[in-house]
Amino acid sequence: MASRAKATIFDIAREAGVSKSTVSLVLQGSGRIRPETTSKVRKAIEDVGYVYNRGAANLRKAHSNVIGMVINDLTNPFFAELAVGMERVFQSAGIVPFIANTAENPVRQEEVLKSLMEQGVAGLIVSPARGTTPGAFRRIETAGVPVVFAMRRLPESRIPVIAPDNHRGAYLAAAHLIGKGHRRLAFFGGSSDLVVYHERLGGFREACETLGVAARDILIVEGETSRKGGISCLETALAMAEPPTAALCFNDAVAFGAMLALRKRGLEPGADFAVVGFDDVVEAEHYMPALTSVAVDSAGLGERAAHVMLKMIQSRTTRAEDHIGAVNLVVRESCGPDRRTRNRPAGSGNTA
Amino acid sequence: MASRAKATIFDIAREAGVSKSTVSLVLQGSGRIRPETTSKVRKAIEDVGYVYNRGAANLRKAHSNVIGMVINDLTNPFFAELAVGMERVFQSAGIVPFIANTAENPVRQEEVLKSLMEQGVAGLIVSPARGTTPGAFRRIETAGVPVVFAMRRLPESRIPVIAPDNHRGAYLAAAHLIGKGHRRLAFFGGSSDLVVYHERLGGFREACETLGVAARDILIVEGETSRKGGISCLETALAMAEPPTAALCFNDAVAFGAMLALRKRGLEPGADFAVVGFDDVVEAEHYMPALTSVAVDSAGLGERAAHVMLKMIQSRTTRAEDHIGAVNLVVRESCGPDRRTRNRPAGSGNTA
DNA sequence: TTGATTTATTGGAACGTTCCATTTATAGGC
DNA sequence: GCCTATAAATGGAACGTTCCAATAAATCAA
Repeated sequence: MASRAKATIFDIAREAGVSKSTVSLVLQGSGRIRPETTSKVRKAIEDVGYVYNRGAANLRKAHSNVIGMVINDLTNPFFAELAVGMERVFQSAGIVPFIANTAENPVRQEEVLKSLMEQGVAGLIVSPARGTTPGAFRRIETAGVPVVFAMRRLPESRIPVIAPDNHRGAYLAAAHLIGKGHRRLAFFGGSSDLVVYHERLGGFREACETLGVAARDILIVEGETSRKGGISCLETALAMAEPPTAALCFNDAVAFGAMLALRKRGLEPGADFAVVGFDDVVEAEHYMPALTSVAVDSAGLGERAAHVMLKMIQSRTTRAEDHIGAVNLVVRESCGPDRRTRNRPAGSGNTA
Repeated sequence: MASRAKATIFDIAREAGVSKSTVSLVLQGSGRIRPETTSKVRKAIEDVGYVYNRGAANLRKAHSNVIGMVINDLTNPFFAELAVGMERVFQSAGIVPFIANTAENPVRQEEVLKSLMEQGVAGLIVSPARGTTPGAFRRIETAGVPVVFAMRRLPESRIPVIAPDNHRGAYLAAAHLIGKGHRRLAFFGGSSDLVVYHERLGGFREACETLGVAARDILIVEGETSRKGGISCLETALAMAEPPTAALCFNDAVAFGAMLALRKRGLEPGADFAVVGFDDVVEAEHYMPALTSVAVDSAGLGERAAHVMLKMIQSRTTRAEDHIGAVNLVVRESCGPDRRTRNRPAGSGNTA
């Protein structure tokens, strides 16, 4: 069915009547080979159906051209965008990145990382899974393989990070809500084992503080970072004695969930309860009502991460500067003004 | 910064006071090694920070444990699901699949395939990019590397295919619309260079024919398989003299686009114009109105594809049976009955 | 022509593993 | 104790490439 054994450069050499070294040179595009010899070899390569054995080559060369991309949740379009951005720049550098999914599972991540290392990757771009232990990258660091974190970071790690300005994004979003007259605010979704969570929550808190929303008028509801999580966050919030009138959600998925739950209760997102998302996935624009969200340009961050990686490989270093990407609030229809502040006396304990 | 040179089994051997062969045996989990020797070696492995060089190993073993997964559009959650399904089964087989994205670009696909082959993959699961030339997989076939197509197929290729029953899915969907009283039907989106397109369109046509919708009451609008495509399809359709009252869309993205365009015109999807999607992505359920769609169980198909691949590798064959996955129509809210058939005399040319 | 230069080509030794054929150690039977 | 059978450990060759040093061929200056 298939050709007996895999063809090697020796087979090509025999076919073309040259030495293996010459074939190797042709394969590497060395200019020192006579054009006619080159084409003779090229033809032989075609004829024998040769496929280059990069494993064997790397044995000598000691630096491969493969880069691993480890992503915690491929089904989240947000991360898929990140991957696409990276691919764009690697492609133009003649590198094929291999993507692997960890499904937010640290054990799986360990396997994936190990496998990638064994494959001899030149570098690793990682969006670490939730619950990644601090030591998970020690081996890789001591092996001298450059790593950059994308979107997420690990607490106290020296690995460079490419991420959006979560603090500022959350600040902008919360300020927007407060500007619309809301005085009882909630933060929905996410959990405290994620550094991002603290960053976003921090921005939210800072906005509340500087813009005069008292700490006791803030409701924090942790939850899954999915639609389901958003639904249950909203349920919890509305069950309170004095429920919030607006929520900043950890990400868009949570926001969609919250809006869904509002509808189920006969409330209109935007008019009856303001919702802001985070990430600004494509879907946000097309939702009903269109979701106000913090845009982070994930594809751009992906590109950035790829560039940083390329530079690290080139200068054979394992260190690089962090890069915090700009964010901006995209205002759409999901957050109108607080109704209640108009219809009834300001809630007890409200300041302004 | 990092340890000088990469550690090899020789370093481990020296450290543990055994021979390289013994180390190799331990690495492969051979039972013929005395337990205490094993643990001595294990310790040395830890100490020197060894990382296994799979490339070198494959040089001798001649069959790797890596499988490539080539996907045409990672940003489509549908394909991401497929990937996730595959990963599930490969994981339990101790295999780490590498995913690569072709972004629907045949040239890129060529590069990706080449790179994967050079890496010495044991097998390839591919959802071919649109416009893939028939010869694109010849090299791979002659190299004897097993390939299976997932979701999409190439015209006249002997490569096994794992795909949903597109014909039946489209038939069911069209029949549903006709059952609701619609007599002027459209098929939105997709283009004829995709085999899937013909399958779905075929099912649609067959339903129309057997259930009494005349060919002249059918409108086919080709278009991009995205929201944008859906929007323009709807525009075209409503610009007709006698516009359709319902549409089966090539996929859910197109359906979302169509619904969006309806809203923009002040029409209510479902009530004023019926829309059915295809693929049943998670989003379909949460849309407003919830989208009636043909569920194809992409994760399940991914699992199936992975199993077939595993079996092919195991039995060192390059052939396998096709597998057509069951589909079912999930009825939600996006297609009410045809209003017009009630409010005005049956349109000219309508049969029943 | 001849020797010096440059340009093309080549053989051999590595790279880090596996696997086979041996050797060495351990245990068993008498 | 000795011989045999089994278990444990080992050295060497191979896998397909690259790279260096060396050779062979072509070009040039005199």
